[in-house]
Amino acid sequence: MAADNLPSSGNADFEKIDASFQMTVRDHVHRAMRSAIISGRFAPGQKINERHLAEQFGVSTTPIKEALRQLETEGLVEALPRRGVIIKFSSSWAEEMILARAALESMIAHLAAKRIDEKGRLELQSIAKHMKEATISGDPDSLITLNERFHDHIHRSSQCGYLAKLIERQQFYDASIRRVIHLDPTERQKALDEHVAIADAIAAGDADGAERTMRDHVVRSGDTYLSIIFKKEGEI
Amino acid sequence: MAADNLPSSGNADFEKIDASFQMTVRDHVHRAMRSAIISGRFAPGQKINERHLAEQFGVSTTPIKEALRQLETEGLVEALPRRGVIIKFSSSWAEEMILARAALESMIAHLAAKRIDEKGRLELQSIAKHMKEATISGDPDSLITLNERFHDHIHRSSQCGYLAKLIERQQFYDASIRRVIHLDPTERQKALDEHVAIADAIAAGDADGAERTMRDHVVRSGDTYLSIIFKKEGEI
DNA sequence: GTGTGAAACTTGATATATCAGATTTGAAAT
DNA sequence: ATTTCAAATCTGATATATCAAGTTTCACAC
Repeated sequence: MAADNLPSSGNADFEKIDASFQMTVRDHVHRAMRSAIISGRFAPGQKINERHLAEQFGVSTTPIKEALRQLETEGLVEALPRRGVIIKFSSSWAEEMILARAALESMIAHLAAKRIDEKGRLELQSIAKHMKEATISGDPDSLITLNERFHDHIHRSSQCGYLAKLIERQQFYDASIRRVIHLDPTERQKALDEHVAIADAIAAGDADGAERTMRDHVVRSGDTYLSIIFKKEGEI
Repeated sequence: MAADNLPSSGNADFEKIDASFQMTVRDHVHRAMRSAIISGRFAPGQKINERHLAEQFGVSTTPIKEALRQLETEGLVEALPRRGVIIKFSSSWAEEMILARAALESMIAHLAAKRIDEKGRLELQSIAKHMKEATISGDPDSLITLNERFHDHIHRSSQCGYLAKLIERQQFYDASIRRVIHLDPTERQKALDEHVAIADAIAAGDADGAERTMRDHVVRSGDTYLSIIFKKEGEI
């Protein structure tokens, strides 16, 4: 309803527009290269030629160089001064990315348990409830979406911008692989149990419990991805 | 002109690049900018102009853009497509960098305790012994060097290349600040006790103990840095 | 066959030019 | 005074050119 307050200062609080809507060439190259690297389309140690890449993408070398700088900082390629960049990704690299994500995601879960408010608690439990339903019906697309919402919600509840951003960079698989995972009923059930345990711990304000369950979840599910992508078991 | 104090705002004036210096220009710019940002010579949210920066450094915009890409991936600046980059560093960002380092460094300590060999054990204890001596004599430069060797050694013992690299990017202070810290005898003693506890846990193969003591150490010493740099206490 | 080294070639690093989206400006309209 | 809107301007994004370090080639001497 129209409040009694002074005119202006509209009270329909909109979220900021996501500026990352707009696609730049360097972003496209960055994403494409990242995806290619983590799906193993480059051999570890393989040299990358800037001019060839630019030709393949049909662009100049400028955005290529920028994308390579991003990949370098992410740790997916290594730049040897005046010699070019080489691919720096293998199963052991992926294992460490899991560990990094486990460490960071459990830290953020710890903080979320401390900082979540009543509204957030309800929302979290609601997501968990929907997860139960989707697990039973077995809809993989729903599960993928819910899984994203679940972790995003925890990130927001922790009020940690930097950590959330850092975690995003520790993903070494993309949507297509996730779908495969969620097709397995056993895996679905495990993931659900873990998600419920995490949600309960966070909602109960049990920071240590949230930390522990989140860490176990990330490591275990990460190992599942590892074994599928690299056809072998990972270990902590 | 230039502000000497740490977390103030305003512009940072850089010396022109020494052309005879060998390192690549982008690397120089990256380091200089990183150092400028984490020592507060830019205000949070401040816009960065590529051309102005290029002029200050006396170089073209190409290496500037590359350095900015690196800073962006590190999370120290944010790039708004076609609008430029803004500084993304504040005390809260620094707090989160501590948490990230605590999470990662404790994970690596955990692994080091599991993977360290006899030679590594002896070397670790040797470093700890030297630390005791340097703490007593109170030589700050020695302590800084030893501190670096200590953590480096743990990183190597963990056999984790990716994690070690990731940790390096979570430092938000540089050598000059460290010196200040090590001048305080109380701080020196605390750091020593923690280092000894970490070394003992790792040498004993106590992974959980190593993890816990490392985490406590990083958080506590990080808070000390926070309080000095931002003149206020940090909290977990 | 092995080693040397200079020329030819490759390619990353840097500089400069061009393009296009974003912001500012200012005059006209209300 | 406020709004509108298009021209002027700024500036990031991209393309192209140039430079110099690194690599390869190959004739030549041993």
